[in-house]
Amino acid sequence: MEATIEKEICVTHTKETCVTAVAAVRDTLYVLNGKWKLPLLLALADGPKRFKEIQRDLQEITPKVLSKELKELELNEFLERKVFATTPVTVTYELTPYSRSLDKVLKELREWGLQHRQRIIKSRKNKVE
Amino acid sequence: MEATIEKEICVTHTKETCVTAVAAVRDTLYVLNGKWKLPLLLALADGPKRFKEIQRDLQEITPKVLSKELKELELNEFLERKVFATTPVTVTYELTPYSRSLDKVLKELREWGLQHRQRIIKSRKNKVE
DNA sequence: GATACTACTATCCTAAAGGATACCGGTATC
DNA sequence: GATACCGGTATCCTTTAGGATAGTAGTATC
Repeated sequence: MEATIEKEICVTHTKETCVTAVAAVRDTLYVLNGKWKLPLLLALADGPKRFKEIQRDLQEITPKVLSKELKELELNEFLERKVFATTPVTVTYELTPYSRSLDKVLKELREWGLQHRQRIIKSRKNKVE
Repeated sequence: MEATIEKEICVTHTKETCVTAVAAVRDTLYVLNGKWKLPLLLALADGPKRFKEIQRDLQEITPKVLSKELKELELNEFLERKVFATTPVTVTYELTPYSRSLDKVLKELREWGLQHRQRIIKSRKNKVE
């Protein structure tokens, strides 16, 4: 073990950078966390949608939770809420270009996750045999 | 917006691959989730440690929670529990080589997190001014 | 005038994560 | 014989995420 995780994640070994690094990782985890963040980002990936429209797409989400999740995503600048003065008023939610900055992270998360699942399934098999 | 998140994360646009991709991302998030997973991995990064030793390093963790987290990390094959027949018995926890496969993921998470924090701080400043 | 749709908010409830505290069997030390 | 250390487990409690259900203001439709 030459390049330890600590080396990787903390870059240098001072306590301060370590704390910062852990906080940064946690920030990212936090932003993506919760049951609905990912499905919500995906639901909006094919263009702007209205509140009820999203609710119908995600089927099981309650309006309270949807409202909260949308607000969080908006605070993180992943989406923009637009109000149109139609009658009745129309509200749409639309992904920002910045939301695409997650692509690289999501790709890594997906690949590691796929690989990990395979590995764990394999290990369990070996133990049973 | 040419390469949407959907394209990035789902690779193809069929519903099945999308569901799999979301599940894979969520698997990874789940593995790293919780208050203590990261600090624990870091604590073990400089070599094997004993139960009480880890508890002292992390200071605020209770034995119950530490025990649970260690078991989860072991199930995910990030660490190995070794029992030595000394008197009294000695138990050590040690990172596996496989735990290093997280390095790349953690690096992405850290970098995105750092960048995001800067961005959000900046936006808030602009709004106040 | 009754019903329905939109974009939500409000209130209550449940389950799970995590913390506080106490304890356990075994050994070693004073 | 009392106290302390190790590696935990057991029990209770609090906080938080999220769900269930109901309701609201404004408009449109029958």
